[in-house]
Order: sequence, then C-alpha cells, then structure tokens
Amino acid sequence: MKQFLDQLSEVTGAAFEKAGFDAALGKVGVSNRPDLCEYQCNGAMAGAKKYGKKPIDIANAVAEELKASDTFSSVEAVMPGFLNLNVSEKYLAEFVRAQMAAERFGVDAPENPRTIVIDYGGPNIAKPLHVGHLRPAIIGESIKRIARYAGHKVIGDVHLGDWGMPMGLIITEIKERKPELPYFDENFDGEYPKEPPFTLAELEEIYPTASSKSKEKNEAGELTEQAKDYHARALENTRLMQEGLRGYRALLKQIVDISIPDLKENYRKLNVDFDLWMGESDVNDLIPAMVEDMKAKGHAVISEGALVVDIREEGDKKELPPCIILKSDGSANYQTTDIATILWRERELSPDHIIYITDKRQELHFTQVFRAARKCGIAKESTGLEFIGNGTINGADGHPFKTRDGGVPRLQYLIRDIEDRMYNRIRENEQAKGETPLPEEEAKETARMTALAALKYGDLSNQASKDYIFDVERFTASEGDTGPYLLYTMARISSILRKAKEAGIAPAAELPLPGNAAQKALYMDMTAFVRMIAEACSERAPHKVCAFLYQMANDMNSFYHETRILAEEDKQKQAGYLALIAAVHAMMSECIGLLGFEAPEKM
RNA sequence: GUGUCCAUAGCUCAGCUGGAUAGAGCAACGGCCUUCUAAGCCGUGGGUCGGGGGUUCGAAUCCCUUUGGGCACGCCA
Repeated sequence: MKQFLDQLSEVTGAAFEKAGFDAALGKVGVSNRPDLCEYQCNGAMAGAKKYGKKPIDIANAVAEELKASDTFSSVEAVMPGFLNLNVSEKYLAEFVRAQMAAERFGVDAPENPRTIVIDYGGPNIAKPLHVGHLRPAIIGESIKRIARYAGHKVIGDVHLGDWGMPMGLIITEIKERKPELPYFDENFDGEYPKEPPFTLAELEEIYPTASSKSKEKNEAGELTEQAKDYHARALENTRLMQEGLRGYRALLKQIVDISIPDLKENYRKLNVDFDLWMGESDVNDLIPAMVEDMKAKGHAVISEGALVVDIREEGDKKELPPCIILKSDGSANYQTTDIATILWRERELSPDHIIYITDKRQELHFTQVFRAARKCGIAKESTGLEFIGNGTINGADGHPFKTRDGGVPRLQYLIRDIEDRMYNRIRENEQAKGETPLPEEEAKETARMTALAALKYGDLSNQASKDYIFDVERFTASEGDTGPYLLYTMARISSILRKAKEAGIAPAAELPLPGNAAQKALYMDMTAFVRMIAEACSERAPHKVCAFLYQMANDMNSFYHETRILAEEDKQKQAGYLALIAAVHAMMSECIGLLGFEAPEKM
C-alpha cells in the first residue's frame, strides 16, 4: 500500500493545487517539532519565490483548503510559512488497520522483482572465524533479509576462500610436518586415505603457524631468509595445487570437507544462513577459457611479467593500478577468482544485481574486479555491481579489537563470553526479585537469544560503513538503546498477552481509535513501517530498522507505564489495548527478524 | 605523496535528497515498585555540529578551503 506520508502529501498537494499552486509543494514530512505538531509541510516557503508571494500567504491559502479535509484534525499556518498538521485519529486508525490486514504490513511486492546475489561472509577454509568476519556476516544477513522482505529474489553466497595462498601455506606446513604422507609422493597413484591427516583443531593451528613462518622478521624488520624460502615454497605449492597436482587436490578436498561443517555450525549460531556454499575453487575450471577470451579480445596484456587488465578510466582522480589476472608465475589470485565468479553467476543465476559485503579496505580490489569484468564483457551492462565496505570493529581503546594477549579474538569465544554474561544477568535478576529460577535449558536459551540480540543490534545500529567501538560492557549492559531492551519490551507485551489469554480475555478484532497521545504515538510509529522498509532496502541500511524499533519500543514502554491493561475495567477499552500491543509485538517481531535475531517469551 | 572516508554533548552514536529550540544511550544528579516484568518509566544539567569562507529567505546537512585522524595505493586475501 501507499506510504503514509505519501498519502498525506497527496491530500496536501491537492490543497496546494486548489489554491493555485504546484501540487509538488505539498510534500509532508514528520514534524521536527513534536511539541507543535505531528506532521509538517514546508512547501509554502519553497514556492514563495516562484509565485512571488509571501510564504505565510501561501500557507494560509492552503490551510484554508485543508480545513475541509477529514485527513487532518488540525491545520495551522505559522510564520514564516510552515504548515503544522495533526492527523485525525480516524484517518490514522484506518490506515493502521489496513496495514495490519495487509500482507507484510502493507509492503507491496515490487513491480519488477530483481534477482540479487549477496556475497558476504568470505571466510577462509581452515581458518576459524574471528571478529573480522562478524560484520560482513551480520550486515549481509540483514540486508539479504530486508531485500527479500521487500519482495526481491535474493541469493546469499558465502564465497569461501579456498583457492589462494592460504591453501598453499597450509599444504606447505603439512608437508613440512609429515613429508612421508602419500599426498606428497609424486609416484603415488593409489587411493589416498579417507581419513584426513589432521583434526579440525590441528588445522586451525596450522594456518596461523604457517602464516607467521612466512612473515617472520629479524630485528631490522626485514623478512628472514627462512621466511623468504617458506613463502616461496608456499607460492609454488599454491600454483601446483591450482594446476591440479593430484595429491594436493586430494588434500585440499579433505581440508574443505573438515572445515565446512564447522563453518556452517558457527554461522548457524549467528543465525546467518547462506543459500550457496560456493568457493573460489568452484570456478577454477572457468578460468583458462576466460583468460584466453580476455587475451583474444586484447583486454588482457602482459605487464611486468603478469597478465593484467588496464582498468583506468577517464575522469579518474588517481591512476588506478591494473587488475592482475594471472600472477607472473601463472597462478590465479583472488581477482581472477572473483571475476570468474561473476562469470559463473551470470551464466547460472542471471542476477540483476550483485552486492559484495566485505571490509571497506577491499574497495580498490572490487573497483578493479568490477571494471575488468565490465571491460571484458563478463558482467552484463545491465548487471549492477555494488560494493558495500563495512568499517572495522575496534576495542574500547579505539584500536582494532584484540584479545588480552594481542591476538585476534575468535568469534565463538566472543559469543560465548556474551552468552555467559547474559546468563549471569538472568540468574542475578531472579535472585534480586526472589523469583523461582528458570530451568537450566530455558535460561541458557534465553541467554543465547539475548546475547545474539545484544551483539547484532550493537553492530547494526551503527552505520555499516563506519568503524565502531565494540564495548562488551556496554552492549551487555542491556540498558538504553540495545538489543536486550527491545527484547525486554517484547517480553512485557508477551507477558500481558499470555495472562489475558489465560484469563479468557480476547483482543479486539479491530484496532480502536487511539485514545491518548501515547497510543497515538504508537499508531504513528506503525504508519512509518512501509517507508522504513523501502529506505532500509534501497539504502542497504539495517540501522534504519534499528531506529524504527527503538522508537517503537520507547513509545511502547511509555504506554505500558501509564496504562494498566489487565486491570482495566472497561472491557471494550481493554480489548482494544490488547489488540494494540499485539499489533506492536507483531511488527517488532518482524523487524528483529530482519535484523537476524528473535525474542524469547520471557526474560 | 596521491586518492578516499571520517570529525556532532565527558564517552558511544543518530540526524546529512537544506527548514522552526541539533536528538538518543551511557556517565552525573533528582523522582517512581502493596497494581500487567524496575533489563523499565518520568525529570534536570551538559553542544560556537573540528576551524574559516560561500550558496540560500534558511546550512550539522550543499560547495570551496584549512586542520586533525582512519584506510588504500601491482603479483597476500
């Protein structure tokens, strides 16, 4: 259905027209002076010059026309030319009723639903997830859900890092430790063992070890001879793996097979769900023909020993480095696989749009990939390619988030820490209030849900592109503008609805007219839903969903405090209240779903 | 160095397709639990929106400039 503000603007616009002015001037917005009015229109001032009239005269003329309208309960023209508007309760209630009766609270399916691929996650095989993986996962998941809710066909792809140098490093380290394994015997032509030669825990230790060995520096800050040698061997092993060396491929498969279930489990805990578990390695077979085609068309040329595509364009403020398709040793890098992945997606999925969500430091990389893919005709002209760079997560000191010993914290420990804090919070509250303790399982589950809400809301309420400070204390404090606050508000509603049901009190079938300012505020909040979804979707802005929720929770709590619902003696009023809070709960529930978490019944 | 992003209350952040007195949360201070969950509600104090110019009837918002920071800048991902 039509957005509420657009409906108001239509009414106001008609009044402008009737008074002899351009209807476009009738644009209505939410008031920025709630003490004066609910909605405002500033068109009289915008049109003053065009019509050579004083703004206030225009405003007065329009106000006169609007007085006949039953949309507004009051219309006032004030200096220098504002139109202060209050909506009528009837109009407001009717809109919200229609909204509650409509699919998805009035969010219409788009006329042209688009197929959108969202590439987020990007974990490396054999590397445990750490805080750096948190933001793309959380933000990508939310953007995916919002776009899907808005009616588009959205495909989420994890896009595993399973083809580059990290794999070479792991192979090198395994070979270093167990050179006798058949994977490294060139003459071996039998079946490789079914059991991998390492456990998941070992694998998680192997990569960091290999990585630091290849980067070891002496006191002067230069790479040591051993590191250079190690690095060279890892490069060589990467190339051999990519070329298809049988033993290395078998080893790679075992690394992938052992890692994926663990990654899936970790993402599941985050309530992050991918439709595709494709990796860089999946497009390997496309690379040779793709490269040949690039060469044949003259787009890819040799430069400094590497095969590159020049991606400079007129109007660039800075000379951009070329996109490297093949390194000088002939192996592929992640630009190669990213371009080949676009090729694959065009062939198999025909997307209208591809969105990439990664750390913002990769912006140049994607600029290169996008331009190269377009120049070489791999990405269709009509296919949108969009990069969303997320800011980094910093610790309370403003520097990149680290553990006490200076390492990068693993995601599962971070989550566990927050869950523990929430669990303790639950037990402390029970004790303080003298309540009977929840069963262990239920307390754990509530802690899990609350922790996820704290983590995700804490992240998503910031703009995606900005760095933000992750302060465990603040997020888990669960006061103020936090995820737990929202869940608490919802739990209060659930509690009332549950008790009403037990007492056999049914909510009204239809929302009543708002009876006071607090109720009216809730209705007004609800009218903003359709617009909020449209903006959150087009601007890829989950934080708008957060702001919407917080506003609604605030108004809900104010209403809660001034209205005794279960004790209300007027049964008709009571039923109306129940209908109202049920509607609020339903809408909030939908919204937190879009953010990727859910609410417990009690907390 | 070049490019790019950012700078709003003591702290963490909204607001940025220009509108009336710049909003939250935390922290500080003061109220509110015999009544549906106090993880709550109500209130007080706190700001030359980094500085300077400009456009405009009107600028935190648009343009220019300057200062200070983050990040990126050919074979890692």
